[in-house]
Amino acid sequence: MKLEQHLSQSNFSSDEQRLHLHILVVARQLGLLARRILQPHGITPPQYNVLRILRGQKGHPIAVQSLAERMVDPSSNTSRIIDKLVDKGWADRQVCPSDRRRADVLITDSGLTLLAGLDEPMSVLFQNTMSSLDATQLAALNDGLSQVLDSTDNLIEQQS
Amino acid sequence: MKLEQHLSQSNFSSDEQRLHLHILVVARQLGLLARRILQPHGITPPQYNVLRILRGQKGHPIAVQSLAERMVDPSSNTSRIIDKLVDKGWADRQVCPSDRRRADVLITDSGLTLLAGLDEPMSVLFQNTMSSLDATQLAALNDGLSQVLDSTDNLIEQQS
DNA sequence: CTACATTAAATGTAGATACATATATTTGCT
DNA sequence: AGCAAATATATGTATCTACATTTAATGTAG
Repeated sequence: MKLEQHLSQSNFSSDEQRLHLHILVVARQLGLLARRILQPHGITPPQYNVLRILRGQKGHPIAVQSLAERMVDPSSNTSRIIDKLVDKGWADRQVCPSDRRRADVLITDSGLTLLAGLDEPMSVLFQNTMSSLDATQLAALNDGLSQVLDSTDNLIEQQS
Repeated sequence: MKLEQHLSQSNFSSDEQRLHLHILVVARQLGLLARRILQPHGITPPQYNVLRILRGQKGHPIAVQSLAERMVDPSSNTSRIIDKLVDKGWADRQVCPSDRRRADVLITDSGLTLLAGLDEPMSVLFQNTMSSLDATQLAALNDGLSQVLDSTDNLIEQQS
């Protein structure tokens, strides 16, 4: 189904606007599909995102702030997301000895087990959603979005 | 700044995963920039989305359900979004005479005035964020995302 | 060493979202 | 006509998000 049918709109004012909407609509669909995979396991996409970062630390603790910087959605609620992970036994949090303002966060074995079971379905999701694109298209999309990311970074920085 | 720097991650398991993340991160940035434009006017992105659909009706009333179908984010709370628009005088809602279950929604003059003032900054945003892309790239991105949209539609339909 | 600024994290709060349920109206079947 | 099913919207509720404020610990200047 094309973007035009999705939004029941026959034309857009520019290709730029069309791309803008394409990105938003596709992102929403990808999020929906990810949620459906994660939900039965009792984990939300931001929580999954944090757990994956923790696993990437390979045993090294990480501060809340560094976690926030690496998240897809660096909302200011990283503390509360960690609360949930700790409640469910997927992560451990303890005061950092060298700087007692900071909290060191680590993934637990239970969290690693959870992720191990999610790796395949999530990777299948990536493959399925992108299956119609050949290698050239994949590269072109990644390159183009990388340029857009640069532009948005400039605009965001410029304003703050 | 590249995706890798955004997420402080040096490599991804596949180009498909990289594209997935690219889409999510860029969508988040575009949403952030749009919110910054809209916020001073007291309107949120979903509210703006609804107002634009209402304007597109050119005076014809539209039912809540049809509105929901045309939104970028067709959440089940269209009623409450309309509440906000009505509260602020940007939209009118009245019971449809031919089917009293339905609610006819219309944009008000005040809503049209608001949109008129937002058209330019929003269109400038589209242009600015996409300025580094040439016409060929724009077309390639729109085509590629259209294919991804098809795939996600199939996956979503297949599950429900 | 004390006072003030800075930093890290947590918390308060209003508003928004997802999901389920309720209410009211219409449709279709007998 | 009468009654169950379907439909359109609204509401309840828990959770989540954005933004501001608070609390606690560290850094720094005098």
